[in-house]
Amino acid sequence: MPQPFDLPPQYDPGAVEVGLYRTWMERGAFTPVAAPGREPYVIVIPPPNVTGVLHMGHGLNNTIQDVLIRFERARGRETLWLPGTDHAGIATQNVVERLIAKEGKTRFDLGREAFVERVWQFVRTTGSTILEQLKQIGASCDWSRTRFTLDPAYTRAVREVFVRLWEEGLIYRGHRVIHWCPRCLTALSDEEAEFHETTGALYYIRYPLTDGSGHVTVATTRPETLLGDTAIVVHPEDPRGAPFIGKRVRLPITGIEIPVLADESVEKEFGTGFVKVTPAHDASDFEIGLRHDLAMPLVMRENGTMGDDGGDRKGDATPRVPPELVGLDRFEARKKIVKLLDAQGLLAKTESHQHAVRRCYRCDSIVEPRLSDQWFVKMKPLAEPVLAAYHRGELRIVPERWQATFLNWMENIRDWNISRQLWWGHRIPVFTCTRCRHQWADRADPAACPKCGGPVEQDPDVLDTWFSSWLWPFATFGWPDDTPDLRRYYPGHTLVTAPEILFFWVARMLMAGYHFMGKKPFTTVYLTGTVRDTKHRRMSKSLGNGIDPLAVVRLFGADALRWTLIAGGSLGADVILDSDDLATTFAPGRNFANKLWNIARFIQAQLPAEVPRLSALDPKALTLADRWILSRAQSAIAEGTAALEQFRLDEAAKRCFEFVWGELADWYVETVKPRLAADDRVVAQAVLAHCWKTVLGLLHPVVPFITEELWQKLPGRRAGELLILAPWPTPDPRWASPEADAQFGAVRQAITAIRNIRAEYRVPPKARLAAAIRPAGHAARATLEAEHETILRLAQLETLTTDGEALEGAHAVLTDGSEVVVALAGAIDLSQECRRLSDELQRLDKQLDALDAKLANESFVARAPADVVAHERDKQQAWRTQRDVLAAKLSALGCS
RNA sequence: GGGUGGUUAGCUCAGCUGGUUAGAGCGCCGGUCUCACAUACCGGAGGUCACAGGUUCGAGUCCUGUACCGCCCACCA
Repeated sequence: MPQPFDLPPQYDPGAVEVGLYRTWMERGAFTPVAAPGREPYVIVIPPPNVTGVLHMGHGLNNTIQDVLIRFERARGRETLWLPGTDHAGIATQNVVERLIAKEGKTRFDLGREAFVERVWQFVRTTGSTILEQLKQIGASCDWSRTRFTLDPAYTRAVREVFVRLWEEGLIYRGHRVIHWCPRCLTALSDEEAEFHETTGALYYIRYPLTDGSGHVTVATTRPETLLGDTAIVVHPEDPRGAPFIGKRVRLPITGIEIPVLADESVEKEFGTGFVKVTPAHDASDFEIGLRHDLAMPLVMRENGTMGDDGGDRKGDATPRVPPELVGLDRFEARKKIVKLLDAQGLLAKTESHQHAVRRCYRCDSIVEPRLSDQWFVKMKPLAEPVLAAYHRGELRIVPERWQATFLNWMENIRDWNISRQLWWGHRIPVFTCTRCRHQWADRADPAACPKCGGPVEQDPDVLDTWFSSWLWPFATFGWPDDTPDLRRYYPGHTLVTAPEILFFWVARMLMAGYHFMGKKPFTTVYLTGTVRDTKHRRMSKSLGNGIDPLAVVRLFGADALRWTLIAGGSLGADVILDSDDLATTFAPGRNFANKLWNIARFIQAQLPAEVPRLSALDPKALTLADRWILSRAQSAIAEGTAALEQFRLDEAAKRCFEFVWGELADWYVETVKPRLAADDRVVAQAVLAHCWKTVLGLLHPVVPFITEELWQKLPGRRAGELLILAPWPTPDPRWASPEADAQFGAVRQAITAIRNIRAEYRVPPKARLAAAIRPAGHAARATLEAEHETILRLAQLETLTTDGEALEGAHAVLTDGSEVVVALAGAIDLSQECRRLSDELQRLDKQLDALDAKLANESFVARAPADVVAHERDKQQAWRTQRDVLAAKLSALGCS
């Protein structure tokens, strides 16, 4: 007897999510539990910036990780998803600098110590925000192991790594042109200075020859740097250059004399063939400067204003920046210089110019190349073991297309500038004796020089943030100590991250893993797509096109968010979301959750307190529909599991979706309703309960909240049982039944055909009709008769005969040749009926013609695999039968 | 400049090693508040799979080229 529904008809995620998450936490469901024979499965989170707030990129990336973790947890692995945050040197320092700017102060007003303390205060109060937000989307991280890259233990690891590299000779002081951010006042690595296509101007400037015989013209995008020019170069084989090589020209504005030299690096095709050389403010000019032993004067200060600022002057201390330009911002100076040049007739022309400009990845300022001294890591020795391992097949990157990009970067790896002129971060542990100039790296802060006992100074700079995050897979487990966690959870398994940090982070983690641990940090790198808006623009704060994942959680629930992200995009593909229409964008997830909720309401009402078990049933008691849905469940488990194993999360989600909605709800539940009210309802109950538990288990990784909630509401559930800890559904080959699939498929087809006729003839939904089916054979007859009741009810029939009764009405022919007639004596318009049937016949004929031609083709029959040919012949047979029956029907009706 | 991905229904996308009548969600059209669900149910329309060649018995699927869009890398100032 059906129970009254004790659930409302609409799912309210807000009412259950927080409580469920708390329950999982309290039960320690996220903490790995060792057991005999249990293999660990480890994911380390890409640590978000400690000042960060959750955006859709995090949402996507962390949902994927959570799906994988929950899947492997259910499969019995000892799963650990390790969370934490990154101190994010530049980003965090910027945030706090902006904060104190509101008080009218700069970090220099506070001083180093006070400023760092201020950042700590900020981090301590707001640093857990993003982790709390991850909880809201259901991330099942082991929060007891949360790490921060500035934790004392982690700091020890960073320092240990620096000192080891120093001892191995892999760290050196480089004197060269690096990328400098005049706003952040720090050096940047190559990766941190991002290219942006920009339309700028190409200025053609005349440099007068000192002998008065004319001038040479150079093209430049940065006229202000001419103050620091120390040569003009031209390609040695460029005929235009020959008359000038060896001569001298006068710098416009300052009148300083510089030589015209030959250098093979010049691209003859570009500009005028003559290139101005500013060795202190351009990386390639620096190389030229080295080759020709040129002076390298700095004519810009660290903050981007003009001014003599040292550099390598080769003993010539002549000021190069005229007084009227000193202190001027570089872009103001550019304008002024262009104006001056123009006034002096030295500006030949200006062209619009498309080129790539490097910008600071944190503040977007245009980066200024600048001669400077920085600490570098020699990367080649670190990259080689990774490349070797890659070629041994030890690493897997999905999607595979990223492998080429990865290899290209690794094979052409460049040394890594790791020093940053910041205050927030790991202080570089290099010490210098102010007396004897001895310099060394130290694991502890020394009180005095070990050589002469003199006073020591520590390098003022801090390390690049990535110099700490590249140790994440092992520093989080207590390295360099030999801890139980390190032994158990290193190496990890899957690393899920965005492709834009493939070089910043992933490649470097691999290098650190092999170098310091002797083995890879993870087995598979899963690179996610990018979340974009409908114009395919990356979602970003500055564009204002972002969607707040937490707003989605509030509006539609965490499961709706997760569903849309997982089912909406395939492996590594970009996910396009419409920020202007959240309701439509997240409707699939919300609707699906609601559907699950309502299926549960129904099932719950049908089940007794003691749920009958499938295994206790006599298999002979199963009906066709039972065998069919159990077969479909088996296939859903097998295919869903296989898809997850291959990281095809979307496929797994969609397959389960199809099973629960398209098969279980739309057909099985509808079929089984009368049986649930009958005396022998126990079989239907057992099948229903079995399928439902399967569904909840399969879907839990993607939509954990609602599945857990419904699982706990299932009758017969013991207190404290959690779906999150329940075993993954296992396929049972006994239930696989192609026969049941085909037979129930015929039943569905018959019902659909009748419904179709009803709709076409506008039969009122409540009208109960008579119908007759002339089955194509004995087997078909047996099947249709077995599900007689089902067809009757789902097609809204009064009577259904299968004994060849002749009815007047609308016709259909099923693919097996079975004939369906729906009695519509008065309502039938013969011409309409003829048209319907002949349209159908025409369609069939066309297909059959193509198939006939194919099978008449000797090379097809000779060359195609036998099973393909056999299959096509079967198809031909079936279509012919269907066609013949249809044609006979048409002529019987007297259609022309 | 070098790589690399995309172009399939109005929209967002599946379609894995070439072989059923190319699919889904949303949207659209028609009909239903049928006792789990109108965030639902039933029925339906809609695609010469960017274009041009080629390989093959057979191509949305493989190859070449073209066009457009995108991403990564790169010292043409």
